Amino acid sequence: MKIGELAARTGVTPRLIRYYEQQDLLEADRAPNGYRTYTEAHVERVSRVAGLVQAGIPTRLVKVLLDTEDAAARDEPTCPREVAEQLATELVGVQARIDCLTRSRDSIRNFLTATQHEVLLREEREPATAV
Amino acid sequence: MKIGELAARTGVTPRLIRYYEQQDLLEADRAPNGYRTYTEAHVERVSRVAGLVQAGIPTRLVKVLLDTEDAAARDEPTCPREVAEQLATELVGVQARIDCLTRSRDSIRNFLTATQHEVLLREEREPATAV
DNA sequence: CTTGACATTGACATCAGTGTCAAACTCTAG
DNA sequence: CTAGAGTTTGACACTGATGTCAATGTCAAG
Repeated sequence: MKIGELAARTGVTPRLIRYYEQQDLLEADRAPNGYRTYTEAHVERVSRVAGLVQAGIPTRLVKVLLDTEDAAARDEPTCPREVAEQLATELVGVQARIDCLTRSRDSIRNFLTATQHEVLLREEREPATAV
Repeated sequence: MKIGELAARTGVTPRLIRYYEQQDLLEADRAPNGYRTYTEAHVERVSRVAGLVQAGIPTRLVKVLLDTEDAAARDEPTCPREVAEQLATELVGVQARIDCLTRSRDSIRNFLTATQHEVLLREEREPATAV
């Protein structure tokens, strides 16, 4: 598929897809005419990248994270102690973010519940309730 | 306490503390000499703000989130349907971030485990292992 | 009183993430 | 062949979060 379709399916603008590629977070084959071509796998990849970036992970780190996943997926035990330590450090940061966000999430939930708006909480699971 | 001490205790630079105040995420009393003065409560507050901002929540939203918590803490049922809906929407976004980060966290953990570096995972719980 | 550490405000600078626009190319449909 | 939609690269611009610097004020210690 071409970039337009990928954009449509991921909700990420073509502009950003190219940007992510430029940041080495993505690779794309080229059709003979020069157009970027993508596979199904890219849909997942792009969503993932966008999600992490949105979650405040700088692209530099996103790369490390995804590279880690890729390596794991390919069963590569390529992991010098040094890299492992860096990952462990990142892990702490990621966990801190999760904790912080989790607290906020719970606050919102509690608040909504306390103000008799539990109804709205259903939208969490069922995305499209006639928006 | 003054801004320098607050900065030291939260690990957030004075520059940013002032910035957050400017963004209405913080309030500070002023000493007769004009210096900002803070209480213990501010330590928590600043850490929280910094954490959320770091987690990719724009300051504008951080304000909404913390205001919500404050309102809840003071038992104010000030919650017009409209606001509740906005919160519910934010909730979805926050949850998405949590999910995305959680996946990355698990990936890192699994990878470290798979490469015999479980040892490093302890650092998650015991922060200071002689850094 | 002087010095040095810390505060204040405000301006300027930087970096990352995005939007937007332009000029040129490709392809499909009519 | 032509028109229109989608693509390419590249440039410029903006916003948000931060760093840094400058000029000035406050205060505690010597």
